[in-house]
Amino acid sequence: MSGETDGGQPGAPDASPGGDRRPGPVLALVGPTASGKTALALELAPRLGAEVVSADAMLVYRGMDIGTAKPTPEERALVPHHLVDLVDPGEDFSVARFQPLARAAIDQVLGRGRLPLLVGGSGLYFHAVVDEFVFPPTDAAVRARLESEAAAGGLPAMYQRLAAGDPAAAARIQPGNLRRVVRALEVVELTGRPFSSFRGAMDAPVSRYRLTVLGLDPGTETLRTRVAERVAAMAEAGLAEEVRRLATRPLSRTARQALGYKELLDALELGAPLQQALDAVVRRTRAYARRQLAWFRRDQRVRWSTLPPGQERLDWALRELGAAAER
RNA sequence: AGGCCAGUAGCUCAAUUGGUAGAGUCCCGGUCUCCAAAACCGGUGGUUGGGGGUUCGAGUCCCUCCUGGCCUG
Repeated sequence: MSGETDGGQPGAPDASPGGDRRPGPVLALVGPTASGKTALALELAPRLGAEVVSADAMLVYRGMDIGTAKPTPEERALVPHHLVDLVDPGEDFSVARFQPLARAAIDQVLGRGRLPLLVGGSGLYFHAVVDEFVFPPTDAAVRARLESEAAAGGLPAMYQRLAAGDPAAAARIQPGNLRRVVRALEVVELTGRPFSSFRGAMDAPVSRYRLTVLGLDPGTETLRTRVAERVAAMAEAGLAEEVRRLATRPLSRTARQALGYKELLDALELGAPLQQALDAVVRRTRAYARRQLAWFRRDQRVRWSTLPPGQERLDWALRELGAAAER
C-alpha cells in the first residue's frame, strides 16, 4: 500500500528555505467536537483542490453515522473523504491500524497532485498519523493475562513492578490507571525494553510532513450551546433508531463506548427514559471537548481561530495557508 | 388550627457519645506512544434555612421564626 520510506530524517535535511524534503504540503484542521471542522473543511476543499483525510477514531465505523456527526453521502460526493466507514462496528480497531492507512491515504492524495486535508478531533490519532510515532507491539494473550491480574486486585503490585523495572514510565503513569499500567507492562514483556524508550516528546512533536495546522476553538460558552443543539438535532435525526439497529449485532468495545451510543445503549438495556440518556450525552460530550482542547492547546504548531462559521473564518483559513506557503 | 418529619456544596446525600463540615455528581484545569468519543490525576465551591440560648466547643442539645412534605380536624 504505502511503499513510502522517506520521512526517516525529519530533523533537518536542509536548513535553507524551501529545502524541506519532507512530503507535503499537508493541511490539518483540528479542534473539539462541534467546533465546525467539517463545515470549514467542506468550504476549503473545493478551493484548494483538497481531499479530506479523517483523523477521527469513530468515523471509521460503518453504520455509526448520526451520533458521530459523520459527513453525509452528499457531502462526501462533493469532496472525497478517506478513512471513513473503514470497518464494521463489531470489528476491533485501533490507532495502530489507523496510522498506516491514513499515511497511505495522504501519500496517495499527494501523488495525485492534490492537497491532503487532515480533519479530526482525536488527538492521539492525529499525532500518530502526522508525527514520528512508532507503536510497540501488542499481544492479546499477554494483555488478557495482565488485565485479569489487575482485575483480581493486582494493580498496586503491578505498578510496583513497573516502577522497579522502568521508573521513567512509572513516573508518567498514574498508579490508578489500569489501562496504562497494563500496556506498559505488556510492552516491557514483549520487547524486553523499557516502555519509556518508545515514547517521543509529545510536547515537541516532530512532523513527518510539511504541515500546517489550523485549530478551531469557538470558546466555552459557544461550545456548550452548540453541543446541546447538536445532540438535540441528532435525536431528531433518528439517533435512537440508529442505535437500535446497531444493537442487533455485537459491537466492539471501542465502538460501544462512543459518545451517544454508550448512553443510548445503556438506556435501551435498562429501559430508562431517552431524555435522561440524551442529557448524559450532552454532559459527556462537553467533557470530551474539554479534553480535546487540552490535547491540542499544547501543540505549538496549531494556529487558532475563535471565529464562528462564515466568510470571515474561511478568509482566515485561506490567509493562514497562504502565509504558510511562503514560509 | 394541631401533630409528626425534613431543611448541610449548583444537584443527590454523609458526618461515631456535642470535638477542625466530607463524598459522589456537575463545573474548571491537567496527563496521554495501539480500547483514546477511552483511561487517569488535580482544583474551585458551604456564615450546615434565619435568629437567639446552653457549652471551653453546636450540623448535632434547647427556644423561636421561615420553607417543604405527610397525618389529623
